Amino acid sequence: MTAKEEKRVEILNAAIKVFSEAGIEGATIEGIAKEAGIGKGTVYDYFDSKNTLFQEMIRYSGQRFRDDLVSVIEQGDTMMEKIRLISQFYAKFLKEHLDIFGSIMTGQTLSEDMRSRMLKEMSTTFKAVEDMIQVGIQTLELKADIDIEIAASCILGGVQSYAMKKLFVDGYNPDEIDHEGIAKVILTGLIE
Amino acid sequence: MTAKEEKRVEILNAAIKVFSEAGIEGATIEGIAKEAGIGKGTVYDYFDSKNTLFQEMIRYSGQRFRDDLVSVIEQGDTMMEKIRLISQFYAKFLKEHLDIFGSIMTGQTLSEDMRSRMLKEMSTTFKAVEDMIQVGIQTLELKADIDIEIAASCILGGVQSYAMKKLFVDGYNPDEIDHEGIAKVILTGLIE
Amino acid sequence: MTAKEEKRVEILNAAIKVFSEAGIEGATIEGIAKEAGIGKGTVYDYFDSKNTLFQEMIRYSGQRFRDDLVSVIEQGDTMMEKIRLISQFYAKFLKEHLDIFGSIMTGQTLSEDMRSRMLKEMSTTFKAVEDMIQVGIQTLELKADIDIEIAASCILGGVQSYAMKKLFVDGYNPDEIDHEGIAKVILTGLIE
Amino acid sequence: MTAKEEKRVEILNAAIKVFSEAGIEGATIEGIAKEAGIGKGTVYDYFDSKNTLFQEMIRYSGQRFRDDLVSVIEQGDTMMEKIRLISQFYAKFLKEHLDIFGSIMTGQTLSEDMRSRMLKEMSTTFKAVEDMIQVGIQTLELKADIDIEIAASCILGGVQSYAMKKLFVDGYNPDEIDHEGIAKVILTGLIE
DNA sequence: AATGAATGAGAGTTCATTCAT
DNA sequence: TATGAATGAACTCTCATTCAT
Repeated sequence: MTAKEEKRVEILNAAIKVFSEAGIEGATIEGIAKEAGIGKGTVYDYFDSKNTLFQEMIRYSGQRFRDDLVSVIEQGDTMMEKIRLISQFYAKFLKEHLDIFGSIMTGQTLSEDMRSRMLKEMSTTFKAVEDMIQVGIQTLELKADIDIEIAASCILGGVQSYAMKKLFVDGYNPDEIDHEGIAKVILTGLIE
Repeated sequence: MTAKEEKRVEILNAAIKVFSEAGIEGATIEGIAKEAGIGKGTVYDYFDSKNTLFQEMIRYSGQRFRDDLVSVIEQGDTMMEKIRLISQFYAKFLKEHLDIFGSIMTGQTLSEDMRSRMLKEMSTTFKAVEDMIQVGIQTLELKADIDIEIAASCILGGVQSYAMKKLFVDGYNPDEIDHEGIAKVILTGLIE
Repeated sequence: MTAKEEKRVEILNAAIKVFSEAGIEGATIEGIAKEAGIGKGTVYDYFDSKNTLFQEMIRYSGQRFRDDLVSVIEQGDTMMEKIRLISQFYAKFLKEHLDIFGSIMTGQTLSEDMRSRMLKEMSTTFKAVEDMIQVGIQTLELKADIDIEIAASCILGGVQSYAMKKLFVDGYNPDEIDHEGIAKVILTGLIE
Repeated sequence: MTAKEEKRVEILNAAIKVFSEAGIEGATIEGIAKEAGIGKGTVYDYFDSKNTLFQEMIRYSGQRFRDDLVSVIEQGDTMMEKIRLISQFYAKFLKEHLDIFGSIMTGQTLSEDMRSRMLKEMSTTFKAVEDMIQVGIQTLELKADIDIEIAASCILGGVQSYAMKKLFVDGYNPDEIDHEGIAKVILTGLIE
């Protein structure tokens, strides 16, 4: 990685921190620059505008999220374990990057253009879970006739929703959450 | 309802519309006032500040969402039907109020104070689904040993995640979504 | 004139003063606002942008210049007197509004759009002098076969050039200039 | 000319081009450096500041203008021809360097200091035409009792004003202008 | 000698908020 | 009570200038 690329990444990491803490509108270029330990104008040598920086930050952040998610999925042997690990991963990520995550998931943004970029980001994450499910069907771990999109929604939506409830409403820490429990219910359903 | 309360509600409805369309930062007091057909200064006779208005709007909006959700749940006879109706309701609401919903769900906001208010709002919605589950357990429709919070997360998270995928990534309309399919998977799980 | 129009004119007059003293780029909105005795934001209630304000100021200024020029021309009985009065008027105006005048005359500006607006302004001033010449031809004061545009150029160019030389290079006051002399030469030419 | 002087001139020529095209405020040091094919910092090895560069450019430009004007005047045999050539030269120069010319003629600038420098520049150009007139008087081509300054003003002001009208208001090309016509009127005047 | 990455003062602009009417 | 003209703090962004390489 060149020096220029390194500084770019430094700014992106500063942007993740500041956008996460202050929200989209609360974040200022000056604040991001200070966090990165550079001057205000320097940010503009690397990114055209605040909007551009936000977009690139979302892309970068989404990519890291997705890559980590894929690694996490690979670490599990059974579906049960995989979903438990996804829950764990989500909870940890949410705790650290609530706003960014919210942005990615909901398309909460300034412009129509940015919204579509973020939804594209979101859909590639979705894809990683769909791949996992496909494998589960091939190994006969999962029902053969299941709709893959619906299954992915249940997994991602379930773990996310549970993690948010425990973390932000009940004030739990990520490791106090019953990841095994949510995984089990997703797999076995609510009825006998 | 007094004349004063009526105008208050008019402003809140205008705020829902403008915040939904323009986002939190894009919305202006002037725009909300115009939408409500009143002068800019009048908004300040009813709400202390933009932040206050946003908070009250979230509270009001969340209350309406919750009330409607409860009605919807009551309309279903079986669990299957109830969850299908929830999915239908979510999709319609999401389509109309993406930004507001995003705000409620993720706490995407300006200040820590507003975040906690919105999460409280969210948790009361959660409660409505938990009540539904409790009834399901008592009528033996659902597993007796199920964790109520986990079950509620699966339902809300599952339908939300699926609706968002189909609506905003695939560009479906609310009534083109397979509400029956998502309900069935949530109830029966992913494995045999 | 309504109160709103009055304030608009106050801002325009402040703009003439500040743009004249500081030049186009030296002038600041804050400076103009201070000169007009109002807040910075108020300027934007009357003009969309600095560019718009500059354009409107040029139009307003040009109009006043032209109207005054027409009055001045009417005050003279003979061509000789008319041109002498034009010279007088030019010198006085130049002394007070060098930059504005320069802007109008040369199209010195930021954008192509503004340049064309100013040239249009300039050409209407030209028209006033052409009308004067037409009358002179009809009254047989001037040569019948003279090109009107060329004649107008000689008058306006001659008095302007002479006034600038005496005022800004030699440091004369407007009333120390030989207005009679320049008028006579323009009328009788350089050769016998 | 040393290598250092050569590069200085290269920068000045780049400055003429960029200032002419972009205007005083639109021009950037970076743009001038790029035009000269050098780095931004190098400009500062040859000129102290943007203001200094602008001043030096005006001086250099004025000098070239004056030198060319003198050559042009020398090419004409009669007064008539000389003025016709001046008109031709002016029109061509105006077409190519409107902004620079505007700056020189009107003193449109940033500071009082720069204004006086430019007016001094302008006055030396004036001098070249005055010399021409003096010669005309000695050769009896021109009236003996004519005021030299006034005569120079009529020539320079007349051709400039006419050229600007035809070029920028009517959209003519330099060679479509009636240079002969303007010269004749300047020489013979408006009356019989 | 030449560079361009880095800087930060300062500009235009927006808009939540106030207050005289 | 209702208004919108007026305000100015705070923002994004530009670019002349510096200086380590």
